[in-house]
Amino acid sequence: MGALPKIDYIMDNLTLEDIAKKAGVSRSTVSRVINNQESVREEVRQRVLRIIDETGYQPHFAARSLASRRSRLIGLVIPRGVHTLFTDPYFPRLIQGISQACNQNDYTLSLFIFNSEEEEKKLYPRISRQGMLDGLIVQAAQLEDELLTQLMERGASFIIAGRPYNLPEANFIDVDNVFAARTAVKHLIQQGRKRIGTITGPKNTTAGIDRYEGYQIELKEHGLEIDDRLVVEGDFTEEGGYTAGIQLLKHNPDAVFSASDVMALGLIRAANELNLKVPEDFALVGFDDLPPAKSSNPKLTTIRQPILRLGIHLVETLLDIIDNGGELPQRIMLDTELIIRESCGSGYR
Amino acid sequence: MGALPKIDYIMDNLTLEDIAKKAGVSRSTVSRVINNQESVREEVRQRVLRIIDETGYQPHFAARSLASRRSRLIGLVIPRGVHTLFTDPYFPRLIQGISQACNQNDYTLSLFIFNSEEEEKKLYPRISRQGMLDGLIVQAAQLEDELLTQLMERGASFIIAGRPYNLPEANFIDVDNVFAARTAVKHLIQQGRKRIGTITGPKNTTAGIDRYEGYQIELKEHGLEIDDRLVVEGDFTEEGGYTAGIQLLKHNPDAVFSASDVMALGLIRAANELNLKVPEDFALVGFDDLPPAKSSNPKLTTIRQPILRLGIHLVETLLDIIDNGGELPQRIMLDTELIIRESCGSGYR
DNA sequence: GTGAAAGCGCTAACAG
DNA sequence: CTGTTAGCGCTTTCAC
Repeated sequence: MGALPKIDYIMDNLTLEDIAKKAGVSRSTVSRVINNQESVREEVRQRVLRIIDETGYQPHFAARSLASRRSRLIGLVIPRGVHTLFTDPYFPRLIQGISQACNQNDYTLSLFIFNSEEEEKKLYPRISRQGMLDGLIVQAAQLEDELLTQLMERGASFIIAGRPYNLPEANFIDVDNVFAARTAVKHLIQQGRKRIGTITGPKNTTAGIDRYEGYQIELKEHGLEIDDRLVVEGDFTEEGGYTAGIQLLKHNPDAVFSASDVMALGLIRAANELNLKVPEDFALVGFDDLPPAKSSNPKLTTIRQPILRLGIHLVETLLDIIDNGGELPQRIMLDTELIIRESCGSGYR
Repeated sequence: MGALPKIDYIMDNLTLEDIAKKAGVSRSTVSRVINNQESVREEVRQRVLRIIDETGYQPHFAARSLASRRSRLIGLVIPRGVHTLFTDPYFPRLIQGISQACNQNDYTLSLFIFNSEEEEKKLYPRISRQGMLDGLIVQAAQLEDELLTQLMERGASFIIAGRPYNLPEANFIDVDNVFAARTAVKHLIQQGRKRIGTITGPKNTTAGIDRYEGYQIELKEHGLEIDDRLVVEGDFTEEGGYTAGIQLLKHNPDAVFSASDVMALGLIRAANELNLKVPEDFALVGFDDLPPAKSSNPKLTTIRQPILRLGIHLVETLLDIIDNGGELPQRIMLDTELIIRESCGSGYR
């Protein structure tokens, strides 16, 4: 009674040869059928397929990789310095997207998390090992990531999730953080807010830099000047948002743009302690629109990043790079969307 | 100036043969050196190692797997029905533990997320493919998981994260949920609470069942009777905790045991809306002790699960099963710890 | 459209 | 202690 394919377990460890014999054809023909090559008589193809189906034959992964020089395995690399891997809901979502796209394309995903410098050293040879991975997705981490430089030099097939710093020839996909931040800040300005502060991301990440830049540009655009006391650096954690919030709220902002929803939650906690109300005392716009955005009180107005799509896009672009060798660097920016809820004080849509 | 191993890029795609030639020995000898076999003269070993180091030679992954029948690849399988993969901080932490242990043991981790029934069908052959994975870690999901039965029948090397339902012969590691829940409830009783409610996990998971069972046992033990209106099923999400909380708080509990911290956060949000104070109006104990436990107001008293250790333990036990074929089933229970903070009203330790 | 044969790069007996 | 020799199971020319 299986929804899962039920197969004849007596016949296990089958090889191409076995299938060929059963079907009365040669190994090559079976191989052609498996690899969907045209040049096989339809009748033969059907016969072979039937036998494969009946026996539950699966080509041997290692043998196939060795002969074809393709593993259909890609790696997701999380460099050290990505400390929020275990607290930021961004990553599970990204992994989900990547995983889905891998499944779709018959690729398998391997995970390489560099928990320490030691592990990075140990793992680097592994990710660049012959015959193991067809390509890599590397999460952008801190500025001047040596890992990325090495991969470039090596001529590896890889793509970066997030804009890398100072690496014009590398492939990457990112959301347009500058534009997104501008949208957030513009919305606050449109609500009539004047003293707009920000909790930034870490200044040694491009996400932190770019969102801060968007904030600055938009304020200038509207002739508002930047009060440095209203700019506090966070680290993309709730705790960091709280700490930054305590700091920031001393200086009476009437609005805050938080570079992530999770930090916005920390800010709200800080506000509660200080008996400040959102959005009455200050309006708030976050960034991400992941589940936490809706479990705050008030619910967050925020910038929605298409993270799932980012994951899918990463895989598909990577596969393209693997297959067609990336001539010109792919530098792709995805759009974001302002989601209006309660925290900005402009009414629930 | 790289911290990463700098190697001679001119010499790429080296084979054993090349190294053998350079070292003036045979392929076998080089192979022996690589595989750390004793029977090589020390001088020769050094010479070979030097050349490997100079050239940056890496054995070809697929070739090695094919010949040795070992891939040093293990899979982490998240069955469908694990909907909280992207909201429950439990999973990132588990993955971190597993990943660390893999690195430690020179294994690589692959991720198989069954996002849908369709994907499960598609991926099942892949995880049971010849020559691909040496073993599997499967997250326990809903009761009567067909996937697990299939893997058992197949004689696959695998271990389950969490107690499976009704599968006496399977290997698994779990925390002792019954005992942990008893500890939580006992603590509430000791604070003098009498109307103790619970937000349970899903009743179709063993984690949900076992924690609920512990709750029941402990109440009975103390001669407190169970009021069904004070038992509400949650789904391990914040939103679910909120909904359950609204429901539960109608019936005036003076304490609540929440089967997860994230649900406890939802409960607190519900309480805030109803103008109830924790721990004044009701005391609260959660479960997990992951970052969210500290970012609530009040901070959560909770049961600490050793999730990182669980991950490491899973890998090490699996590797043992792979190497020594698991004769007798491994059924391992890990200890938990009560962490007292603010939400139970017994003072901050 | 199909088969024979030659590898892919490695491990693992088996000799010596 | 070391080299020779067979494969591991598949893909891929190259003939036919």
